[in-house]
Amino acid sequence: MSQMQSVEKQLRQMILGLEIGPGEKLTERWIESRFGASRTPIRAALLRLETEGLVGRDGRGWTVSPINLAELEQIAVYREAVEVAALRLTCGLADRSAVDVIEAMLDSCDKDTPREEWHRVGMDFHIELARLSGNEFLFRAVRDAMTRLSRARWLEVRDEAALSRAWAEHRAILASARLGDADEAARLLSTHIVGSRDRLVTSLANDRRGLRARGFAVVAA
Amino acid sequence: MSQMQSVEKQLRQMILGLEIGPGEKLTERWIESRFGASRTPIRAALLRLETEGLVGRDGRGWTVSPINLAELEQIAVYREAVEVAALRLTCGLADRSAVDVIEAMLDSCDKDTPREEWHRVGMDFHIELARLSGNEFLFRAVRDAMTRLSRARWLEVRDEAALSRAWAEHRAILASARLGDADEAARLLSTHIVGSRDRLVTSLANDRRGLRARGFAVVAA
DNA sequence: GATACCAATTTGGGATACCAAGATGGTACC
DNA sequence: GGTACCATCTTGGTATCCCAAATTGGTATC
Repeated sequence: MSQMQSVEKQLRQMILGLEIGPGEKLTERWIESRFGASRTPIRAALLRLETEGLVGRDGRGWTVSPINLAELEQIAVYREAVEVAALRLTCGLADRSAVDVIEAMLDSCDKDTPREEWHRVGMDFHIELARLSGNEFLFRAVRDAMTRLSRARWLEVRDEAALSRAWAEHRAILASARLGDADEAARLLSTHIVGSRDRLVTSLANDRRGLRARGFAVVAA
Repeated sequence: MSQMQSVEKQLRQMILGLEIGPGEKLTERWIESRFGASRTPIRAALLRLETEGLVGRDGRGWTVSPINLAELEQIAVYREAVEVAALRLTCGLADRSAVDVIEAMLDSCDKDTPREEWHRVGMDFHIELARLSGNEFLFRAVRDAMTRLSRARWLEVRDEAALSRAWAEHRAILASARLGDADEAARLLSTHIVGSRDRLVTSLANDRRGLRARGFAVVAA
């Protein structure tokens, strides 16, 4: 693996894992000393992460993108459009047996499963569901949107009830998809995404003060 | 403007303008001598263009992305999802007077207008329409999709009748949007996109031999 | 104590040198 | 003539150096 890929991967992991907080300043020199790579691959990695929306330009200089509540709302609308489109395509497929693989992903989480795993599977559900459509652009759109949502979802305060509710909604979506009932599956998915968005934004807005205290930039617009 | 932006802009223009043909190999050294910039900004520009899908990696080395018929079909499905979503948002706005600005864009083309201008306005119609939704992600999705379609649309053989038909469809979409009739506007837009896709892919598939003879890589999958 | 100003440092943008791996082309041998 | 092999060149990957601009910190002045 090239240095660029290595730096990109590690930096993305640190940002998504909140080891580097939203809103934090980054300098190429700091990354250089931190990862032991020279600035050339570092700059390449930053350019890639910029297109993912994980880092941004702050005048001259780099900043880890803050959590942006308005952006989260917009992403939800975007997700709804592309995920529903992908799901409708999947419902129209002759062979929809691949939904069983996704169902198995959901099954792999139980009460002993660590929170990180729930978080990952919760995102992969949507990503893999989109992949089934066979449309590369819809798939990438969903994957990129989930990447942008990742940190916010991790910061969301979620109780056991909220998680089991989400899982129930996931299963209901798969059930309709398995039957090829596109309208019902689309309706359930839309409801799920809108509900998730409302809970997410509400949760973050409530915790905004606490999150800022932890050094995490959370902006309203 | 930084060297990187300058190189990126010029390179994009050359690729979209088919001065560098689809499928052509690019070397960083050639670009270096061609634009008089060093490899550092050139690499940055290539990385950006890669995310736009205009250039790609060919093992070790860079290639101008070929025209990919299967990809064009997938983009049309993607476009339909995001453009319809954006249009529905716009129809729900209280103030939809901005559609008049787009109508004026259409009006600016007449029989004396050069083909380049028709091409540009035909794309900007969709991009600006998406911008009206106010959703940054839907807007960017449409803009990026149109960028990827740009070269193929330019190569498409279009007669006067096809253009006036497209313009009529554009006007009909705007008329429904102005009335706030989301369902009708969405239906018209879907039909327009699907029809455009069919004509585009058919045209390119028919001309594939000729295009290849001009050095343009056109791949089926 | 506030402020205007200057020097030193830091930072990203760019240029260049070097390297390893792959492509190329020629040559010797069959 | 064909093929296997080796020297050479090319190319992207990386490290490093230089530069201009911006930030910073201190200081002199009011």
